[in-house]
Amino acid sequence: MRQSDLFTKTIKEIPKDEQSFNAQTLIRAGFIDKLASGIYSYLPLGLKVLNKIRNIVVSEMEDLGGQEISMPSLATKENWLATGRWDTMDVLFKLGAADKKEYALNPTHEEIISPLASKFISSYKDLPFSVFQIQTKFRNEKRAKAGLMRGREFLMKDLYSFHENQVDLDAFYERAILSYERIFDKVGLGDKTFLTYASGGSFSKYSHEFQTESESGEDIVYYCPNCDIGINKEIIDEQKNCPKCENSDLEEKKSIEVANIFKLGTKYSKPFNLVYKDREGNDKTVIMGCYGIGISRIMGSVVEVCHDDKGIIWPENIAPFKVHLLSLSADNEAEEIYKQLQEAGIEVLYDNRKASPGEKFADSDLIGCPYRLLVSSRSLKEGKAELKHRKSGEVEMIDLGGIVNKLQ
RNA sequence: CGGGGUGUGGCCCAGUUGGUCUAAGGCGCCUGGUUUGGGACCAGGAGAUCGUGAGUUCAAAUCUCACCACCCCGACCA
Repeated sequence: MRQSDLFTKTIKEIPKDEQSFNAQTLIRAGFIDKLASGIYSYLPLGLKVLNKIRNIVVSEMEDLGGQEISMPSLATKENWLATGRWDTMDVLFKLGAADKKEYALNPTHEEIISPLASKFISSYKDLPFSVFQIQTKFRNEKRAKAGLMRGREFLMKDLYSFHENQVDLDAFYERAILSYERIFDKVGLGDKTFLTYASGGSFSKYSHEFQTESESGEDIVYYCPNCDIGINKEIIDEQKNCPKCENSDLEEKKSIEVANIFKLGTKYSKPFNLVYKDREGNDKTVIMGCYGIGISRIMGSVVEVCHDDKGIIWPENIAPFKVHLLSLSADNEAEEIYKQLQEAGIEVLYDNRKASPGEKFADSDLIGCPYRLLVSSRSLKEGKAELKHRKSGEVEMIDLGGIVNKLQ
């Protein structure tokens, strides 16, 4: 994409109505725009990142056996009354409609998927199965905060699994954990993200979270370096040692909850009479699990974790573009390289603007593509272009003819 | 929801013991010119219900009251 065509521009000043690094930087670089507290637009660069995270998650969920669906954002009051959460869930957005009925904007989808699943589950032969969606959630937070980290509207992946019995759920749950670990590796948070024991609420003793270590996080986790797992502060009173190795020498870390998985048991299958006939012809209640990942929160977390004082350092898998091509008084040559890269299918943002070198460098660092390819009158004297790695700062000169090969 | 802070062109801000404020500056934007390896320079130009509404006053960005929005701390958080 030619940068001159890009709908957005970078801004030099830090927006004063944002305090968090992720929001300040994503707004400055033109990835997102704030409409109101906790409500953001995703602009071309931001949407590219979001979609890449989405695709990674979809691919892993499909490998896990999940089938993608899309459930409504609106729900009837009846769905939420059925579980009692119409009255108890205080983040539930409630609204009226022209038919005088009341509706909710779904903050999560157990109330939707459970009755939906009951339409297709009648026999043990229908189990197990799992479905997932990547969809906008609405939560009426009393206080939205920290940019993408806690919004009133945000993108989430939620997968729901359905099983005959606890053993089957447990096995699936373990596989889901492995899928999640692969997801965090792929989006570039693997080194900083660990499985964490957390409160299971009323369903089971513990649920699990994936926590990404960051000073900007809201959670406090006690981390076992031997096992690379953590214990959320909320349960440290009852679980003081590492659940795996019994180590009691745990490190306190601030971290961001990027995913949360639960063994729901029959909590939601019961109210919706989600049952199946077992081999003896008896009705049995379906056992459920649910598995959430904050897609937009991952985007914010990556910015919090992967940056320097000049801007974002996108992991290659989720960068808006692989290469940022800059031309300094070398427009003809840069144009030619741009076409070659395009034809080779290499994602490239081409800064063809009439701007000063300093401005182009600063914008390139801010936007944070993994590779900066610079063509200038200086580099052309040697018949080369300069390739700079955003993360390491390493610079290498490449023959003009070898650029595509190098970047493939 | 409790506490604290902030609100002035698209962005960052000065101005707030009421009075040539007919609102200054920087960024950005437009025109012309000079520049080109780390946010260049010169000249000209456009762009402002001073968050909103009442009120006090001869006079309000500035004082009073109410409300709204955003940020931060806390509470809350499937």
